[in-house]
Amino acid sequence: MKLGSNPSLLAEVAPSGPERNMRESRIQARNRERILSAATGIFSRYGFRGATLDQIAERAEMSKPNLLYYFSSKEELYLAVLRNILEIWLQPLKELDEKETPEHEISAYIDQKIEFSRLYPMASRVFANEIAAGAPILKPVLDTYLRDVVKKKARVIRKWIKRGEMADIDPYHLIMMIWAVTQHYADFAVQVDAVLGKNLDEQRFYNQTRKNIKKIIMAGILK
Amino acid sequence: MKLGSNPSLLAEVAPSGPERNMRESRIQARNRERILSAATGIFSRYGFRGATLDQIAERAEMSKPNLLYYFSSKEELYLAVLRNILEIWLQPLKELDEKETPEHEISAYIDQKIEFSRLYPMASRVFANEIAAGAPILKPVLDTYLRDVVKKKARVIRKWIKRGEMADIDPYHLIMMIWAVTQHYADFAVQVDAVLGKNLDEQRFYNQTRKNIKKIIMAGILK
DNA sequence: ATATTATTTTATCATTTGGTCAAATAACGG
DNA sequence: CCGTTATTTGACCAAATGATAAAATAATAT
Repeated sequence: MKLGSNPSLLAEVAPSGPERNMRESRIQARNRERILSAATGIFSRYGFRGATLDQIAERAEMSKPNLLYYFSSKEELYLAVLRNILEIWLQPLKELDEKETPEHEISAYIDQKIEFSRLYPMASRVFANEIAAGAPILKPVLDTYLRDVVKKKARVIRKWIKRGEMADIDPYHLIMMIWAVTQHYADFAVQVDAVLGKNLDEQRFYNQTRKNIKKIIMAGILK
Repeated sequence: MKLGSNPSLLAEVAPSGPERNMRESRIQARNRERILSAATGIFSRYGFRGATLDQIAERAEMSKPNLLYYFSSKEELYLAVLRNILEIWLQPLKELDEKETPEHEISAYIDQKIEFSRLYPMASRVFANEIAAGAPILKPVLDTYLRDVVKKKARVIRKWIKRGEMADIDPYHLIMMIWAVTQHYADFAVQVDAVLGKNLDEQRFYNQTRKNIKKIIMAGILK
């Protein structure tokens, strides 16, 4: 699933943009994309309140009024940025399949989560920032949608445990541990880099990280 | 070690406050404490740029100029808040002792880290926020001090591995995994709460969390 | 009590910031 | 090419924000 293109949550929360009668023109698509990308970068560093439209406009290489022509307020822009993130953030979890082995499924899940951190570190930090700020926008979605998805998948994990295919671990804590660890490499990239002098952009480090995370977690959960 | 009182890092970066000739008066101590506490709360939600002095002053129940009487700029206040955090954040790691068993030491380390998340969730988020913003203030300290402490402790872990007392895991990734997981419960408290309806303030949940984290990690690293 | 020093508050300022407007410029369909 | 619609911009605004100054109030020491 690619960042930037999904129907998804929050659809009701806010409309998408300058409701054109017809579909998006080439120029529009290009500019909206540029703005969203710039906005993700700025929001990821400064959060919603700390980010300024001037900064975003400059990064998108256009004037502020022009930016506001595409997204009619800072909040709408923030929503547009947020809209994509939760869904692709959550997608891999939805794929946990009880018919496969926990080994295979959890390993694949870790792979996908860390891949997300590598591909979209800024999106990851926007998400983290929104949560740290008390999730003013996402709260309703977390309380319902996220909650339900996790509950469903916790059931899958419990099934594996009952079948004796893995150790008796609280499914929720397992899921959150995986979130925590994989997210860490995006959100704390600067710290990781300071300590190790490396980041996920480097193939070698990426693979080593992936392996080590899996090594520890898999050893901890398998029988 | 208590939050709010240490000599520590960043000492050079900025002076402490209205350099009085004598020591802090009662009134001063009380107000500085109130301000720091309020500031930690606001910074933790909105980051440095997103926080406003008006908000902080209101939360500290005093006028903005009065606040500025104690901390002469927003940046100085931020520094004062940050000053305490890194040291107490890092302290537990320093205590890893190669003469003890990895079992005991790593278990104790996890305990202390999660205790920190429980006691100082806001401080934890200020720290996370600073890192996510690219660590504009802490970067120099991370690059030197943090790096060195971790390097030293990685050596301890490697010694345990060589002695055959634990599994062959990359020490750095192990340390970061513990950081990630324990930090998660502070930084993503809202998300955890949405999914589980619980937070670390609840004794039962706190203990259950502690146990599960340790269960997974310890199983993953012991031979 | 009084002089001195600390603390607090009431204006007030210069910038920054989110957002509007109207005019200018570019695309585009015919 | 021309009229029409989209896109872009410069000028501007009101509110918010970090910070200052000066005056007022409280502590404190002698």
